[in-house]
Amino acid sequence: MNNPIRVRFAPSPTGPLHIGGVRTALFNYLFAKKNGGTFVLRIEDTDQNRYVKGAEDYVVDALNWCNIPFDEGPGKEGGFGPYRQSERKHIYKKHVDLLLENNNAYYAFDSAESLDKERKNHEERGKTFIYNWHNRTKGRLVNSLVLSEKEVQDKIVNGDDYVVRFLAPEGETLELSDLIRGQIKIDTNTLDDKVLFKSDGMPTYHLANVVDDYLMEITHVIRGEEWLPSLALHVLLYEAFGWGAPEFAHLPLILKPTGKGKLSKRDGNKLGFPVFPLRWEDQTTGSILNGYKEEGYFSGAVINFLAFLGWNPGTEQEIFNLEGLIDRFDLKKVNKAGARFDPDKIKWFNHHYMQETGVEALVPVFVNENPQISSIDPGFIELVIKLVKERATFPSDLWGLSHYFFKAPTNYNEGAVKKVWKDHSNELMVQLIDVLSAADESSIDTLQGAVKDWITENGIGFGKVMMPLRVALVGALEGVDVFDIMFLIGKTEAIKRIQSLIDSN
RNA sequence: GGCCCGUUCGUCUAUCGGCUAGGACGCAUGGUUUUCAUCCAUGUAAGAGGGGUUCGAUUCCCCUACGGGCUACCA
Repeated sequence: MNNPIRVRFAPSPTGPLHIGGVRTALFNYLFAKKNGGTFVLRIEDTDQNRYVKGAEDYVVDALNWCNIPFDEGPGKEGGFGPYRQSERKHIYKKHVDLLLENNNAYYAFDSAESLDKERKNHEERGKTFIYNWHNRTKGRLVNSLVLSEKEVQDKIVNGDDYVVRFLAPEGETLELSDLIRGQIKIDTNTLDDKVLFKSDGMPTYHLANVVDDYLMEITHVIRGEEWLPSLALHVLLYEAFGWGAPEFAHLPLILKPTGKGKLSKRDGNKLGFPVFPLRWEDQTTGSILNGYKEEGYFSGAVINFLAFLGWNPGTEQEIFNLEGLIDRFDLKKVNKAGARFDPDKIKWFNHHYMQETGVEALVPVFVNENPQISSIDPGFIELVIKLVKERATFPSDLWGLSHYFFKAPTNYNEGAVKKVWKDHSNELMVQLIDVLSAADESSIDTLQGAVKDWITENGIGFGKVMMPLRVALVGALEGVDVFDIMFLIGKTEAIKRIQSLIDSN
């Protein structure tokens, strides 16, 4: 029997989790659940400068809203904690020392400024500065590979800033393997000696990531494609520690709907669709960004849509709930190419999920969004929603589709009146009021029968009656079936509305 | 610039060498709705280009082009 599957989602709390992050979390979750494994949340907060308050809570809230909660993580101890990297500093220190002892890493004393200067210098000559075998011992750089042991010790004792860099091997060809991309060959001479340990005593992502994945017994690292370039480094680190590496799977990126590049946090407001799952209030600017939740999306629709960005089940079925996704999910079916985000498609999914949502569940949402109807009989509201629901993509569409059930039109669509109000209309509407007054409104059929009989018996023509009647009831040429409207609001209210239209013409 | 990954309708994608290249979104048209929307039907539209390999390439290989990512003491 193999080791139990363990995967992790490891966001950095530098702001609200965006939709690409949710997709990464989702694929991890699906893979874990599919294989009876454990889904771990780890907070990668090694960069103190970029730490944003509330971002960690946001991740947790977002995962919960999406119904893809983590099994283990901050606040859910599973024997592998702590789950915040800031609380694991001592662990990383210990491991860097190990690398230093084995000569897999070395101290570097170059200041950020001197390196910057070096980079600019190279750039001016059309070259790229890479801190590696090219130059690490050539004299311009200050590190423990060129300094004597005493000089190094003196500097450290003296309190000089230093970082620890990985000593990338020379002249090797690495054969990396990725579950989605297959074999990848890398020449180690193109690698640079990445900083593993920063001068502030914190590890960089690369070190912390590898150490934690190992200690947390992560079996599969499923992450975004932006990490593919550092895969070589990570594999080398596992080797340097003498550890077996986990399996890797690099997910294709989510691209902007139009234009160039990957979807970014700033695209949301600019392009008119949310890029966040939940509302986020920026503490420094005070600006508020709505998420999918606030915009009226169902989490099932968001998840369903996201699952199909870079993956498909190989059949023509597109509608899947979470269970269905878990059942069908397979990393082998994940695509390699980046996928453009399509706001129209996610709306289509939402329309579908809207239809699957029961009317009873929609009533409280509807009332909540429209306090002016809070005193109206829920039974009536339910009947209204039942009639208009199929036209709605979002719960918030409901009011625009049904307002005429709750209040008489206060003005009439000009074009509609022009199209519908003819010379004979006044007389017909007056007659219609008489017909309605005498009509039996105990059922929709009797009400409808009364009007239809009158029309056919007098050879009037349906359009001449129904069109102005609709304008009277709704205020425009739209809405559900005319008799459905009349029956629900009652003939007395209908007569009042017809009279109002007569009076205005 | 360097390194890496990728490339099928406008978009998301199916195709594990045999294709009249399938589905979905979008769009268009028609039907239903005596309105609008929904819904239904139909249509629209694709293998980046060039070389190989093969009886046969969308599928395998190479080159070019294009797209994307990375290139920080950020993750």
